[in-house]
Amino acid sequence: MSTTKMKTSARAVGKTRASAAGRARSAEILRVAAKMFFKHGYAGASIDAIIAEAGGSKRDIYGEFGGKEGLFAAIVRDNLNTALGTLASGMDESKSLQETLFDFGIGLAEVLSTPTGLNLYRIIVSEGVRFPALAKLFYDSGPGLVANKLAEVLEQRKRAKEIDVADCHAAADQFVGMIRGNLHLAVILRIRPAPRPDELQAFVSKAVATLLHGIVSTRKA
Amino acid sequence: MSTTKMKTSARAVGKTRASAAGRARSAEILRVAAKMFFKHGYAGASIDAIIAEAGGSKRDIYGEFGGKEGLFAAIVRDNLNTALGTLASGMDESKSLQETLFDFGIGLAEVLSTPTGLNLYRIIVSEGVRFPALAKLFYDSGPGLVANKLAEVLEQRKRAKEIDVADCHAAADQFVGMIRGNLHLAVILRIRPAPRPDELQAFVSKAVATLLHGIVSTRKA
DNA sequence: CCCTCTTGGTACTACCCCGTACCAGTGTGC
DNA sequence: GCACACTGGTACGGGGTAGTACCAAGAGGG
Repeated sequence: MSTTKMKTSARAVGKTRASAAGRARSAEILRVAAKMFFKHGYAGASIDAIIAEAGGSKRDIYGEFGGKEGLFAAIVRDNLNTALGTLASGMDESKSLQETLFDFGIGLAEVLSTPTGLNLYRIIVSEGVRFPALAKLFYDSGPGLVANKLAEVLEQRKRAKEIDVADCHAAADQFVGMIRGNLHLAVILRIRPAPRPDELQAFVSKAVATLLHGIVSTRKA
Repeated sequence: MSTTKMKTSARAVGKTRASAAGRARSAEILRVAAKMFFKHGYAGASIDAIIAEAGGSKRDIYGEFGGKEGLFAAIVRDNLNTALGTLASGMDESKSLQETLFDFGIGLAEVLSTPTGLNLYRIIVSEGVRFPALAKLFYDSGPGLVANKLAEVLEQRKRAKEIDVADCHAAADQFVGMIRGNLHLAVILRIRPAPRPDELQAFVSKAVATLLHGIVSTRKA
């Protein structure tokens, strides 16, 4: 792509915006609409209220996103990308398994504690049934992908005889489940505030210890 | 108050129902309303639609439950009680720790896989922010209580030197998290069907193994 | 200077919903 | 046979929403 512009014919269809002002407007709509959808839910959010706060006209929404459903889908995809972006840091082969798990768990727990992560989880659980494609996208590129990546790491360590477990994928799911446990649920339900960094580190550290050694044997190293 | 009856003047206020037909009507309203709320969400469920299917008049709802919010609260409490009822089976002291954990995990996983459990979880995550009292009730008598009971069991076993872990409550949360992990999320999102009994048993069995011995050491017993 | 295209803003249509009020039919105690 | 409370059903008022249509103002090229 020499230029960032799309085909000019696309404008005739009214699907995309070309002008800089149009792109800025779209971004503002996405920002305000996300706030509304996350705060009031899909049914409770109102197109009129979104436009009243974001400025512009309803045509900006219906031309760019096709309607309320399209706007909702765009918001889910957008926030999913921002959440996954902060999680993208790769695996370091040189680190010990304990360190690797700790870093992995911290990254996951941080994303889950983010306002974006919390809101996304809430809205997907709420509306996933009515938007199966979005639910699958969320799962496959979120919790499912994370577990798959962790399972690969565990497989490597298993081949290196560092660990001895039959089902690495189950173990990965177990670790993800420990991180997204009652603490996460309590934060989701606003029963307690999001954990401080030191709380998070202690929490993840305990999860790593249990995953590695369990609660029966005395810690070895 | 010598008898268990409430003041007869209560009927004048229109708060309670006395007749058998009234109680049957209330039960039917609860049943249909639960279906509607679970299917369409709080905002999407309509009082008119509920009455159209349950029969009777809107006055039956406004007299008995006070309004839409009261009806919703009644439904959450009702379904929470049914879900907890199936979970109430007590701890058996004579069983081994492994057996105890397995039974515990199976009970929890079964409740979570129930339509009632799935719907309740979904609706509480959706609407918990708007109904803080219900969210707290759900957490305290559901996931929170379960974790507390399990933590007590672990404390006993710790005093008996069966296990060696610093934070029993964290370990209980970890186990609950493993049970309510990606599998549960996938079922919630309708990405996969509820697990069959044999799948559930294998799943819980692996979680018990990891909790007890971790993935590093070779299984000992 | 004029014309056209874009865009912000508003009006409108056709619904839907909560909560209350009213009306007609029914069964029961007397 | 009768008065009465109860109940099912319907109508209404006030408000709100999604989506479409329309209008007026401004920008920019010729």
